[in-house]
Amino acid sequence: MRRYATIKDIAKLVGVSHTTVHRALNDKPRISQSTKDRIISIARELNYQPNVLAQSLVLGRTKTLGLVITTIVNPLYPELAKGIEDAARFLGYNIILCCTNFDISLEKQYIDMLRSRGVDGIIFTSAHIHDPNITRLVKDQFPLILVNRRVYGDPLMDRIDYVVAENAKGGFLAVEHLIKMGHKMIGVISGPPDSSAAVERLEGARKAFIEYGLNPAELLVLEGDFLKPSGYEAARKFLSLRDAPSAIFSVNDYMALGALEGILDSGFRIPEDIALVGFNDIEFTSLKAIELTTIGQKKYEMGSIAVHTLIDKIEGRDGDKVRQITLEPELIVRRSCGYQLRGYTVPHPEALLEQEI
Amino acid sequence: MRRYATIKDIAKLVGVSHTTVHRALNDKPRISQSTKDRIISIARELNYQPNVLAQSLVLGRTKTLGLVITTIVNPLYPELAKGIEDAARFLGYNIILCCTNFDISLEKQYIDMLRSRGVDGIIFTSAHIHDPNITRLVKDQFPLILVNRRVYGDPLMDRIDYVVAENAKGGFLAVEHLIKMGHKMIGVISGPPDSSAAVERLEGARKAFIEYGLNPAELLVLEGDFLKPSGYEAARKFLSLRDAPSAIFSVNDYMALGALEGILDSGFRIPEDIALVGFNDIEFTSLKAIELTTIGQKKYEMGSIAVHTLIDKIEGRDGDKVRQITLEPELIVRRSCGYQLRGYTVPHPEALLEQEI
DNA sequence: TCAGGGTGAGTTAACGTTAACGCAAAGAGG
DNA sequence: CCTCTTTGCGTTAACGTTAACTCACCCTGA
Repeated sequence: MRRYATIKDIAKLVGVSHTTVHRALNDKPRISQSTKDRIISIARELNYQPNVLAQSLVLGRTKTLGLVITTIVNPLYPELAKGIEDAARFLGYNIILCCTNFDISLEKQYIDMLRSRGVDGIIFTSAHIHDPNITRLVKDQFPLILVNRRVYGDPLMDRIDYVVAENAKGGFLAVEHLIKMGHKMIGVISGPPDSSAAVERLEGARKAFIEYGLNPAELLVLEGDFLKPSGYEAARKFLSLRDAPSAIFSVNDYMALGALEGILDSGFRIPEDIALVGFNDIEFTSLKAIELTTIGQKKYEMGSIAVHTLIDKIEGRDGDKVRQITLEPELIVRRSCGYQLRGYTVPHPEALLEQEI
Repeated sequence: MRRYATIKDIAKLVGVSHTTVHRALNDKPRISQSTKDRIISIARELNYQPNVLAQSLVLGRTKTLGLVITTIVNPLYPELAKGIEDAARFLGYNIILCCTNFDISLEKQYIDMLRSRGVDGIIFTSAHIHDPNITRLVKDQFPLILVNRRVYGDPLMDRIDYVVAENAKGGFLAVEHLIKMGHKMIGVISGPPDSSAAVERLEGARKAFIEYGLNPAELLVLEGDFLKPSGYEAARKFLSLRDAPSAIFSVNDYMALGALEGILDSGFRIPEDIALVGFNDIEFTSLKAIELTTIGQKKYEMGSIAVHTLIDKIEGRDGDKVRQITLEPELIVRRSCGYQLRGYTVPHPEALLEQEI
């Protein structure tokens, strides 16, 4: 493989020192216009591209970010990743993709690898509520930002940047909506208890139960793992109960789509027999064939904000200011909750359906 | 940010030269066991991680691959990316994610960036049929592999590795299936004419038309861009024709889901009024609410094979052997084609639905 | 006893870039 | 005319690693 020309190659050709070439190509002072022109034209001829590795080594920065996610097959992450990738490119950064498959030891391996590769910062969408890996990084003052996740109980937790939706409110909105439509038996498909998103959404659901005078002990909860099959299993379990719920809230859409499958396989109709609400508003939930009522969050924006915030920190803007950003979730009413069966009128449906990115 | 300890730090602490540290940490000969033990224990204490940048600079390899895709929001790509990421991790490589948004000049920018970052090879899922960027790389003997795409008419085309499904056969199977169920007016939503996948699938569709004695001039074709909205638009256009087709074949599932939407919005039912067939078997097409008949290809495997093939080449196995791998597509019959309405029996439905990864 | 080889190191250069420093020549200012 | 500054370079070291080379010492065997 033919390698790129280096500044030394150019220097030899032009008959100057490599420093002079460096000055010419980087608009540094202390070089005459004529030498500069000669160098630039030769460089162009040779299709010179700076060796970013060497630059990184000497400058101590790589203009690269790590993106740590659980699994790219959950459609939430491509949508987030798009916001992240676009913003990173805009700011001149690259992304190294790391999928942990929910394995915290793999997460650690990835972190070690990213650090030894000298990435300037890491974006985590996979953080656990208690995450020793994150704690370690924060202690080392390594630039990072959490997306769609928070960390609790860590003595350093108020020093950790994050961008999240107000998950508790989202959970509240989802279950409030179901209660308002007359449901009293509601099943919640929750997520892994080490995920703040899962915990907070469930908490919001509980809060709605209490606020509307229902007994939170009667809120049925089955734990899923954020993946589709677990939604399927949970739905089937709910529907095999003697006192089966009449509505199901899944704390993410991916499981909700599994639940949808499970409900149909159990011989029930949506929404006539069972109402279903999800969370995330992933793209396919809006399909006419699906029409899943869900909680929307601004995913593209979350990704974009995360990158901008992280890079501000990396490049020393904002100083030590901690940035903990919470975005508003919104209820997106579609067919699966059965609002149309109950004479429920959607307030400003257009406004609700519209989602800027 | 506290930086990692280097071999020189360790050398100073132990009182040896940095070369000795290198020998200790890399199992090189010419070092005594006792020195080795001392060094290793100190290294562990300091949580030593080698600086991969420095290694890459001197070794001339980065153990990093570029992954160039059009847009991660097309669900085909996360499924491919999973196969790629898993295989890369297994082989000790990392992935830099690049989304070109179908922009060939952005593709070029990404390539330049990847090369100046010293990636060892690039995986393209975004190659155009005539792609000067690819030609350039091949001329430079830069390791690359195309996935789900081929390049034509390039004098170097038989030197370019690729992994694809036999797209023409897939297109043939899709349309043959529709013809067998009695459809004579078939609309095809094709893709960008600079994508080999789109061209070959359309070609396969034409071949089926001819082989079954239909007039290929009567095959209705509308060009989409592989994205959902274009599928929607195409379907609506088809259905507004005086001689509207009774079946639609979309050359990818993402557009097919748009078409599904368009068909329903036009007031038609699937499959009673319109049969629909897609291509790719992306995860959500199997949902009970969708049940899209489609052409399956082994996406995870494609990604995995691509990585193994590319790395074989990078690491000098296989020598100069060109690897052009074609996988079998398969017809996956589901509800949307209306087979159940026509008394069509699916041969070995279990075998068809099962897909190993 | 001494050549030959193995052992356990250290020294040095290299990868390609950036940057601190040095230095001669030209120009400016009194 | 002499000093002082500016201009236009070159030299050198550094980033952290790998690897080629060197070298002293000890052991072996004839």
